[in-house]
Amino acid sequence: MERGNTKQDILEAALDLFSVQGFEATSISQIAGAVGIRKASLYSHFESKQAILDALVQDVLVQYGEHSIFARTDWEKDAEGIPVTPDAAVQMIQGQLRYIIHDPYISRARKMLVIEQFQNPELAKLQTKQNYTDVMQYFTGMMKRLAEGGILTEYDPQIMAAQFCLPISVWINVCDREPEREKEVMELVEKHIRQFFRLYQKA
Amino acid sequence: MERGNTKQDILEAALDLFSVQGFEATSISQIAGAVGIRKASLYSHFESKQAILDALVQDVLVQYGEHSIFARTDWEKDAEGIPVTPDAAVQMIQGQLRYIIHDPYISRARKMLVIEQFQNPELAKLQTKQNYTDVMQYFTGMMKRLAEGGILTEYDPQIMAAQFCLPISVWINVCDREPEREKEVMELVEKHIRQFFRLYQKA
DNA sequence: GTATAGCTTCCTATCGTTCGGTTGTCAATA
DNA sequence: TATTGACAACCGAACGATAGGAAGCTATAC
Repeated sequence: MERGNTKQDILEAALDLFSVQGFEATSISQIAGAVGIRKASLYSHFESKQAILDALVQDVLVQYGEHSIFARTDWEKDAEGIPVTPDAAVQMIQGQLRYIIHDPYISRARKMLVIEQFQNPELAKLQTKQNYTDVMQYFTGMMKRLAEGGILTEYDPQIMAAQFCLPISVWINVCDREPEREKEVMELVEKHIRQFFRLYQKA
Repeated sequence: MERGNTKQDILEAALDLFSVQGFEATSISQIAGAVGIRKASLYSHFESKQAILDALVQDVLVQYGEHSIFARTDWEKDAEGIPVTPDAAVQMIQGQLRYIIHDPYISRARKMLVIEQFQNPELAKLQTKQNYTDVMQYFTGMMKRLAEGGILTEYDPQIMAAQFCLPISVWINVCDREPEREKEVMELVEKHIRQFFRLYQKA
């Protein structure tokens, strides 16, 4: 037989299915089928269906903490990473956007959280943290530094961050639902960033 | 016995359950139980579980078309409705927000669409139309008029609309997940609108 | 030779759905 | 006015299918 990564395969298959159908609508036979084993064999690796979801959520949490720039970046220490021109900002955001939209793990995890967010207060908090709180913190820090550096005018940095990143957040959702709109969205993102810089530029 | 609105009761109970658990996770016994009848009696009113969802989606569509200001308002004809001062804008948006967040029908319909959006391309389109396209159109029109009227500086009105309404859109989702954050969100909305007007105000 | 990870088989609960039958209401008929 | 029949709403019981899961067997690998 020679497997050895079956447990990981199960998690990947489960994420794949949960992110489209949701947890309840997905059967363990389906998951087992996707992995290539019988459903009873699944119980060699997980003690229940719920345990698969729990492991998945745990995994999302760990992966997120380790890899998301929003959870990691500290602008105080990484000042030279800040985009100080509109061109740099467009490049940086569009790059991150393409990654966030297309990375199979990130995009599936995001969709799963969207579907399951009302099931469980814990999932709701996680969803808010990943897609709102941390992102807002990240960009609030960036806006603060841009204002301190004299690049942008000093307004409330939290509101600046909201106006900068929350439209992009909605556009990600649009792409998740209708991938064919990605090009249109990317153009809007560019226009948005340039207009944002022009607006907040020091007079 | 004296009923007569059972069909409507079923739709309401179904929306109530679908908006939290989703379609697949909700059983017809549950729906019947919430209405106060046996599950077999449900089939006197709907021929299948799917038919309940279909009727619900149809109902959402109709209700939306009839009552949503985003689907109805034409700024060309209703020019005096436009908020021309920050105070008026704050008042208008906060009022609409409170309504959209708390109306039991609207909020449940919104949550159901969020949960089911990846199941069905039709639902995805409906979700995008209601919560993105129509809203953007509404505010793009408003921005155009505000620029024509000399209230705001002439920038790309579509981008202005995005920067104005899409953050609010995200804040609605935050309130859906964590209702206790409503007050915080309302304050952010006010700050956001005032800052937006200050920024785009004609110099 | 003991784990490990797969298998087959089987269990029970519940799913959506159908069926046959029992009410209560109401309009038409006698 | 009294009787009838159609009809809609509801019910209990049961359907086949499938769900999540348990038990025990087998083959491979260290």
